[in-house]
Amino acid sequence: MEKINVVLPDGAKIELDAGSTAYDLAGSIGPRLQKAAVAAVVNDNLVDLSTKLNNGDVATIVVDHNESGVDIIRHSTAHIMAQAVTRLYPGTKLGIGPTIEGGFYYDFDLKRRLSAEDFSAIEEEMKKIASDNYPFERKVVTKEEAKKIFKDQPYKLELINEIEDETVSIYSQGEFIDLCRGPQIPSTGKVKAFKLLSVAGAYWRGEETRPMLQRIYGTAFASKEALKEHIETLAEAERRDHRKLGRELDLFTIDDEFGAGLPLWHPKGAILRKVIEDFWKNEHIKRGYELIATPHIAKVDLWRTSGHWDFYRESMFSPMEVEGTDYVVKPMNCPGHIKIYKSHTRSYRDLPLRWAELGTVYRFERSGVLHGLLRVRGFTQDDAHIFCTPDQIEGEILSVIDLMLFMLKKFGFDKYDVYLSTQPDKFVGAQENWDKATNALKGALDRAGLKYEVDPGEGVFYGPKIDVKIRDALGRSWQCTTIQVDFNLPERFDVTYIGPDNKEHRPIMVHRAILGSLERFIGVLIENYAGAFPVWISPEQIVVLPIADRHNDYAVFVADKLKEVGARVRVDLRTESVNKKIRDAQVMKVPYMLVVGDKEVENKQVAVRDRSGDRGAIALDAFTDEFKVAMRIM
RNA sequence: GCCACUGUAGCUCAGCAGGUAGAGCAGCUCACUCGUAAUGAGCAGGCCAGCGGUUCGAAUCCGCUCAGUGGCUCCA
Repeated sequence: MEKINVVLPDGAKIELDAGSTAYDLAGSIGPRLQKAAVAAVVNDNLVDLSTKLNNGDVATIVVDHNESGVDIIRHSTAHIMAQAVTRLYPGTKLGIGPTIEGGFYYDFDLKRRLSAEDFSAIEEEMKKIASDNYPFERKVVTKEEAKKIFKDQPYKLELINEIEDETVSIYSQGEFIDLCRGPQIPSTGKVKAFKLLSVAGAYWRGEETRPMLQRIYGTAFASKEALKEHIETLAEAERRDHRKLGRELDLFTIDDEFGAGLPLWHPKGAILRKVIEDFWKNEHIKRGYELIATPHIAKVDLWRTSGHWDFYRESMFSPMEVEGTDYVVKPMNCPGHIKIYKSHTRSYRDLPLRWAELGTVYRFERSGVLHGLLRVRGFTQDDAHIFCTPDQIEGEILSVIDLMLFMLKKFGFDKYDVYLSTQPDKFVGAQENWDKATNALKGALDRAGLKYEVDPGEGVFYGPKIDVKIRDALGRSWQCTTIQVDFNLPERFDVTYIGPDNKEHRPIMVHRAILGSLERFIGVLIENYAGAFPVWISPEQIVVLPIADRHNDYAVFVADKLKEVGARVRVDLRTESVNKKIRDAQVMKVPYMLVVGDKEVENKQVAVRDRSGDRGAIALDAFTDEFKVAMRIM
């Protein structure tokens, strides 16, 4: 029999019978590998295990427990779900069914309004399909053939028409056929652990003008254990929901009558803001920023000049008329900063100017997008604008990145995804400046040693930008930091500086927000820490708990002493049991409880209970010192 | 804005198929003065999101509005 040689990723060669498949290759390496195999990479192409190998091919087996293997399982599970839905509800029109981070979805167009109550029936059908163990069979057909196959599937026909190749691949399992690039797992029986999660509307192809389909989200894993773990993570995310914790910890409310998307900060939430604001302001001043302040409303003409009235109006609140002149609530802080810049003639010697403001802006967000603190209509940006020369951009960006890394680290975030968005098709400003700015952004990212992903053409019309999404304790990512170069506003407002040549030059403006907005950042912070903030951030840092009334005076004395070193401390003077007071402080996630009774009064001690539990009595002075150290973590 | 679902006391939720509202926690009062996650008893608290309709009668059925939830689109 004729033989072929296949090269493994480590360079080793394996001899196989001619006509062997990737599946055979896995088997020849070992039965366990063959069992875990879901697909293969042959000469850098991800393919089915049924793919026939040729002499000299470089092949890697993709197994079910690594990321790309799980992805393939999820993709196949999406197909199985589509098959189940089609069986249960004949006439269903199929949209698309891709994998996403953590799972998959499939879009359907059907008469029945799907609800979570339908999930068990769909899951049962899926289990049946899995146990019938249909092989996934790949076929390459011409587009004409495909159109015949999918003649009753208008969405598939649309996709086929847009495919540029002459042929398309289709996959079938049992009676079900779907248009698909592949690869797929060998057979439906490989799917062992899946769960349908939610159902939602989604526009066909994500376009508002197209029909709305019904999307079922689900997830799948290689093993039941991994699925269980993932479901635990989802439950943990629910427990950490900042909307729930915000209420429980008495931080903020969003009141129906007051207005949607307009959070009201309670005393504990407001002190949390103050801690962040103070830290933020101090750090900015240290780093050469100056603080400025601008009002919440301005004449509508200002926004005509800035261009927002033309391009951003749908996000702005309607104007209000004052003595015959229209004013609007600001959706951005930039024009105010520019006006301050223009209050003097500026010299090149003044640049760079770094002006920071915790500026509260209001944007009209469509009702359906509001979400707790993460998406609101009134929010405080930790904004700053840097006016500089083109040559200064790279250095300025670098210092912004440095500040960002510093601040995020202080707040406990050390994982982020960085995106560089480059020049879009429609843009303003000189090509030369775009190139210069884009290179400056790249240069700064490289010098900061940050890995980043380029989003080609995704920049704003007025300049390239860097976006940073932070990852929280559960691995979810949130857009916070944004650094945007702007060639547009300096032009529109005719912003200039006098250069060494005694001529007017156009400065470049950098918009940047590190935390993004206080609201969103606090929302993320709450979820990241599950409400159990580090000492320096905690709204209440210490609660003193007298055991009986006769200890009240000493408890107040302890609290006063701690206030002297800047502690946010409260005395629980209620006539409740110690257990009750401890429980209440614990529920509020207060980092330190100091229990004081006869012994402590006598010895000038406090019995410390922190998040690790009861630590016994120590001298008040010793605790004060410890507290000061804990505060220094910031 | 779009699709689906939801809206009962401050919070978490009962209230089945229409007959005029209930629990726990929180709050208040009283007693207890307590050593590391809820002391006990009592009291008070709701135009059942709002408006309109069907009905002898609506928290319950229908419509609209508002708000929330999960997504889509859009974004800090």
